[in-house]
Amino acid sequence: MASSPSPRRMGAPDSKTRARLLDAAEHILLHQGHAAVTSRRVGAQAGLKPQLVHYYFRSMDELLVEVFRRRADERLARAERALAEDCSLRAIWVLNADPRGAAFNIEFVALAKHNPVVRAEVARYAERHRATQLEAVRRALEAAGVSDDRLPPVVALLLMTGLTQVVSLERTLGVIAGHDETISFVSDLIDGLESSEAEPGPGRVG
Amino acid sequence: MASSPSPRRMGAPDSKTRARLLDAAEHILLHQGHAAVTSRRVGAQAGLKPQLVHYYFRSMDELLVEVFRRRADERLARAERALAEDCSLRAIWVLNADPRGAAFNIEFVALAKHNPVVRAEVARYAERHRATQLEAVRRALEAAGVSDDRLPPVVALLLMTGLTQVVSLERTLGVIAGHDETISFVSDLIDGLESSEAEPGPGRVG
DNA sequence: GTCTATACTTCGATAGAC
DNA sequence: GTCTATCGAAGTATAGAC
Repeated sequence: MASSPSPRRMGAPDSKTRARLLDAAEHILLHQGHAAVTSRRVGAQAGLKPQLVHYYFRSMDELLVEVFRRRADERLARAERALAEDCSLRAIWVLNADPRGAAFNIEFVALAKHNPVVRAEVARYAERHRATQLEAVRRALEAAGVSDDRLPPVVALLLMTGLTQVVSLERTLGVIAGHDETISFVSDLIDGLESSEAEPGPGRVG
Repeated sequence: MASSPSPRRMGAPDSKTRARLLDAAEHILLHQGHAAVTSRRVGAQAGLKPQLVHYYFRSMDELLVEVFRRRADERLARAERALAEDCSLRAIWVLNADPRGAAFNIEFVALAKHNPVVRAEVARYAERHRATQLEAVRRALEAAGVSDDRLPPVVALLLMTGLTQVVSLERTLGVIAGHDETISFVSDLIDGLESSEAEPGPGRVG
């Protein structure tokens, strides 16, 4: 069964060419913005004919969603792996401070605002990422002996996320005033919390 | 002297029509994103012929920069006025938590990443806005008796800015988990700092 | 799986009449 | 100050040969 709902032919999802097109689209997205991701430019970047874009993707929207999904899944998996073996505040902080993906996020959030398909995908990813990190923060604060009254996990996480995002965002504009001072202050704060408390921290601190 | 460096005619900067075009461009920017700001659509939105866009603006880039500048100057002036008469932490917090302009910022930051002219303008505005707020935070913390060692003004400001930005940003995606709790926590923290004026209370940040 | 060829739309921008 | 007319480039997408 499963008669074709789409009248057009489509390339296999595991195709080598398809991956090249995704790479090319991602490259253009990061270097020229999402508005520059056109079939012609993607084709040129990949060294292929632009028509192949339409052979592997139903539309440009679908191409963009696939670009997002591929990298987002990868990053989510990496975060889950990292936090599974070390869910200290420092590990979470390092994960958030990782600048890779900041440019990526800006493009896709801007795109998501006006594109329902992309928005659904970005929201889904954001929620899973948040849940993963929140559980790690909760355990890290518990281990450090910080009660929920003093600092609820979700507050700590949103402050961390907000800070690292605004810093990344301003860096792309060339605005860096106060960044280093703030980053080291928070970093020291985290070290202070985790070095002084009950749990025998196996990892290095300081 | 001053022979025309541009071969083309240009409309007056104080023209009523020019203002209508700026309004139309801003409307499209907010509702459909910066990629949708084309001369044809702006003309249609304003109820005018698209060619008028080129009569009043040298290029679409110039139109976008003018859209930004107009609103940014307005917001900057409002912030300076508000903080001149009340530079309490609460006033700064309210100013940051104002959701108006969040969508505006996302579009222009995304645009600035790949457009040098827009980037220069956005960076200039961001730096002035930062300086204005930083001075207010410095005085507010001093008045509240919080020493620079405990909480440097720039750290407080970046944390506040980051938090409000990430909350606004996630709201546009429909992700709101933990927002209310975090907002009230920080809000209470601010109230606590400013009600116990100049007495180093037990409320330690972090 | 990749190609040529093409239909159709929209884009920024300009020239010149009124 | 606004109009008609128009150019060339670039956009998405499809059909059909190889």
